[in-house]
Amino acid sequence: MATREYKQFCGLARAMEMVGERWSMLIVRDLLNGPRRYTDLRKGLPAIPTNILSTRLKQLEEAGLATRRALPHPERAVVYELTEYGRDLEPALIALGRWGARTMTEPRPGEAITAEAVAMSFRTAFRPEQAQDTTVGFEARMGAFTIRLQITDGSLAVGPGMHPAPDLVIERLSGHPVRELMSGSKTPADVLADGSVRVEGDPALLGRFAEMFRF
Amino acid sequence: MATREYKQFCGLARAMEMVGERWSMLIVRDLLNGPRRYTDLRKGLPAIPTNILSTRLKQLEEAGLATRRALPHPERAVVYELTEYGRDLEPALIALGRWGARTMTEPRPGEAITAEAVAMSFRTAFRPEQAQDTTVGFEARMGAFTIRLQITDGSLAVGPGMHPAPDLVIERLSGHPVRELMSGSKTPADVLADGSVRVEGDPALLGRFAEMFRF
DNA sequence: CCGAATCCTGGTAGATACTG
DNA sequence: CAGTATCTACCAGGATTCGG
Repeated sequence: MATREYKQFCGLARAMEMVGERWSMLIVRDLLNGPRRYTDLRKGLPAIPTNILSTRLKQLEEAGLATRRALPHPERAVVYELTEYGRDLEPALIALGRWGARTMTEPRPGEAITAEAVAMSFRTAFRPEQAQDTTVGFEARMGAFTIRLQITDGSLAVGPGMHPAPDLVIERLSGHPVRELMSGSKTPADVLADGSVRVEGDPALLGRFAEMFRF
Repeated sequence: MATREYKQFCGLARAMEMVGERWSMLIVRDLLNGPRRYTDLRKGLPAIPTNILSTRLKQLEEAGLATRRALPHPERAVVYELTEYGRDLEPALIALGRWGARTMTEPRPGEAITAEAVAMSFRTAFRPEQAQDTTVGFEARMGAFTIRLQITDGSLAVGPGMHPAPDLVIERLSGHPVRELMSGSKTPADVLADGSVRVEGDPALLGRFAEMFRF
């Protein structure tokens, strides 16, 4: 395949040769949430041309970042899954995402908000030092989709979908309460008072949420 | 300029729109070492086409990552310099570089080793937790170029060029002793014994060096 | 010499249609 | 569902040229 090379002996150059092409890192981002099928990936990346998606998946497989696996019989589907090497990109993607989030106030016209992008934003906003020794589960219901957040002994697991046994359910009623909490533009008391959010569980946990997820 | 967009409300997508094009991150990497002129950048990126370099510099300027500045009179030169926003990319570049360095054993045929790439590799290999409260200066002479490393109270400053008052000078005589020290394939005693390195200063500091810089 | 702009070519991405 | 195929448009690579 001989992807274009930078002709430099440099770790950054090597990284960019492997995942520097358009869309590659976003595909890895989506796969960080677990194995995904081709059509799941298409859904999470509404603007990607299908030929580019298949090309990138082949390249990721070839580079050892992902594997392609056919599910056993009744499912009759193909799933793509990150290897450990691919998962090791997570810190770099978080660092990039955190940097990019600084100029991100409102969605631009035509921009999609995908579950995977939101999951990523929870990852980038997570403050491990605020979550020391904490174990708590959240379920964030944000209109079209729901995200599950589990913090176990201070380490975070995120994914799209419902939480099996949340300590707190955070349900968006109007506006963007979760984004406002995370950016610090509103306090937990604000969003509870103005009716933009409804919680199930101990409302005090919303304060812990705001401490642990902050840009 | 409307660089191609990913149409997703996601920090990572925003980051890739700003610095995801070919060569952009490597230019930022080189500018991390301080203001550089157009020709300095060309030297540090031997394979970059000149039109791409000027296009990228304009884009970086437009995106607010870098500034273009004409030096006052006698110099009659233009320098490019990162803004604070641009410098904030450093952690992300380090994370990417660290990931990319894992598959980097030997230079591939035709690959250049530039001073900026080596400076970057010291940044990625640096272990702040090993350098707590340490203040020490190194000068690494690696054949064609020399790198200055200053650790002050545990924080690292790197750059090409000589160190004004090094506590230890590490001079390469043969092979790749510094790379071997950092990868752990040789110990300080090894490289001192096999004659691949010569030091000026307290040889015990080579042990500290190997502790603080390790992949 | 420095700092580009220009031109041409070829490769990669985008859009959409189509298929096992 | 999971991709190919095809066509177009754009971007990168390489060489040359140009103005200060």
